[in-house]
Amino acid sequence: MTKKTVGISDVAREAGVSVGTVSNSFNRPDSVAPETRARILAVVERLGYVRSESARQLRTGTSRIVALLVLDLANPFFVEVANGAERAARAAGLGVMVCTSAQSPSEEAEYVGLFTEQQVRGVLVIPADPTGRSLEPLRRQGIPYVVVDRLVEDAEVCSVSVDDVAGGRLAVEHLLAQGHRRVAYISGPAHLQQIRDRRTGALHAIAAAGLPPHTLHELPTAHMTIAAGRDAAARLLGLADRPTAVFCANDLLALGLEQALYSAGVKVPEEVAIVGYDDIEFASAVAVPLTSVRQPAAEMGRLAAQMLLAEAAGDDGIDHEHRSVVLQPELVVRTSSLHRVG
Amino acid sequence: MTKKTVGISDVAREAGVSVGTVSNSFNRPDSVAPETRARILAVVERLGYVRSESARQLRTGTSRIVALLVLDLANPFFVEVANGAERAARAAGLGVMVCTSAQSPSEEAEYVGLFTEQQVRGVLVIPADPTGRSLEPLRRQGIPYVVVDRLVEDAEVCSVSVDDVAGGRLAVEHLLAQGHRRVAYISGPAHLQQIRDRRTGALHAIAAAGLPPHTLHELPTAHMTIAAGRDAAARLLGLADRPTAVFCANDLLALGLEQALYSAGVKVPEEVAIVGYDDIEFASAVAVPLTSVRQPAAEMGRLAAQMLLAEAAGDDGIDHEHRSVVLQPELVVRTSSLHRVG
DNA sequence: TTGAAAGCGCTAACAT
DNA sequence: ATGTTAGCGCTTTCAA
Repeated sequence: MTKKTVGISDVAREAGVSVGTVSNSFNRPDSVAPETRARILAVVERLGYVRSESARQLRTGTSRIVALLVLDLANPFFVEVANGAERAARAAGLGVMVCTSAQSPSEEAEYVGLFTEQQVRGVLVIPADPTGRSLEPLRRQGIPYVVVDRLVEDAEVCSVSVDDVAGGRLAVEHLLAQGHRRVAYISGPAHLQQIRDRRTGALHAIAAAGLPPHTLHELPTAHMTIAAGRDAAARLLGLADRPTAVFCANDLLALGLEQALYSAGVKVPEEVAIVGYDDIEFASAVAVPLTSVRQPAAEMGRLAAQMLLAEAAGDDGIDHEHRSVVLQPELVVRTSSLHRVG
Repeated sequence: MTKKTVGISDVAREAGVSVGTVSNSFNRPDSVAPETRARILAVVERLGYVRSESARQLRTGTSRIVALLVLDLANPFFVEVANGAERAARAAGLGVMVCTSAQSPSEEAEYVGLFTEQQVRGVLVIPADPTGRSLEPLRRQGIPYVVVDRLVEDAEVCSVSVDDVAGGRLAVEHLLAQGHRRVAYISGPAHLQQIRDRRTGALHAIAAAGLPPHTLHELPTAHMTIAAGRDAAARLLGLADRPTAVFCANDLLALGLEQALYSAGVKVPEEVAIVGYDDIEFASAVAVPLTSVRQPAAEMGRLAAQMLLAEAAGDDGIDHEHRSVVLQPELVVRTSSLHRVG
């Protein structure tokens, strides 16, 4: 237990070769004679030798892990993004470090500090800081990063996002097609681009239908959680000219809303129709399954990881062309919005 | 951009001191004169110097990150465990690497290999491999680890778990107290200790009530997911002497069950009462909120992290006494089981 | 195909 | 309080 850790030189000595040969047998197997290699591997096995990643990294200057910084693992949407990214990274032989910023710019900055010290191979980040300032250190250190779930026009950065304007339009178009003429938008923090874009999309749909903007009644929330959805339900029910349909900025809100309406004896979709956003698994697992705007979350994670790896592969990031990929959302219609009105 | 990375010697030169002093100003601030330190820090700032963690680690032999290997982030229960662990580790200034084994022993083994190469400070693991063999390399490398959510009798390892026998008993006691005399147990893979323990607890409750063992009718599932819960519902409804109450091995199953029953027009809790397990947030967010056995998930993660850090602190793990902490579950009664029968 | 040797950037022991 | 210096374990020329 207290035995000194076995290093490459121990293996070399036992196998009767030089350390360089041992190293080669790992990193350039072709350049070492098969029987030599076999002998070395046997010794490795016998001694239980494990490469020191820190030594390799110090020598080569780059680590074998990529970091993924998400806002909140409590939202299954981000879990799905993480899964997609993790699979892609592991397929490339890299480890993934999943971290949570809890939507806090300071936490984000702290993690970015950690990542630079670790000299991670790259970072996938769903930004918590709208200014993007907390990502500066990455650029300074030359650590490639890809922004996920947010469109970045900046030509210096790759990003993968989903067209939220289209998503908002899809949701409200559907509601209007069902005959609704008063639609609530249970939104979230206004500083989130996603929230603004979805509203924009909603308004587009309304304009396209020749309806006035005030057809949409926004009910902002601070947190986009189930609890916030319940709160919003109370506000909705207190409204004078109560909307007959609700577009929620995510499924957590929608789930909270649906539950509160049920408790209040308000029928979904007969009295109030609901459309959520993200299409998390739980959205389809409730008594009245939720219509939702599906985002290709896993695909987004996968793509982001691939773009990151491509960028990291280019030495010094030279000749790398930054791209912004925008994926399209899709409306998944279920019971919660299936009721014609008017 | 292509500028050579700035190292500690650059800082030393610019500040007109030696590298040792720069190092000290970071690691033993008290041993360097305040004004010297200030000057150094200014240079650090100006040059944008970032410590190389790999160099530190190579020198000191230990990294500043702990790994957390869970079965599946898609289950909010594990997310909660992860959150508790992450908070505790970060409070101690350590980074956390969250990874998913997808219940696969081979994935688990692969990650363990990664962790040994990284020489992480320690590992928190919810084991996927019931034999525990895939954790062997950790022991060989002297990397401390704590087993989470599974009781390990082995005196060589710390573990934090929840008393599943008590949980099963709690659930079924409650159901029996409501008057139920035919109870189904929608379980999971029999190789999971948790599944067996919860059944044992259920049978204890039944025996204590003076009822025969066949009062409990087990419906096994392969995956413990929402979809599996729906499937189980179909089997339940096909049963000759249909149980009036169901104990589910987790909330995902319970949610799927409840939805399928609703679709089939079977009233919960009037016709079938349901008790779930884990008390994930979604359990309380459905129309008919789920009674569930609450596990102190975050607490488990927090405790495990603390035990890990304690073990890692003891040099060479010498004089460290391994402990197995068993936490107690708690029944949270909600609507899904609130109906007296018989 | 293999060996010898020079560092990668840092910490810590020791010297001043 | 500060400077000097020897490695940590590995990869990678360069020679043989």
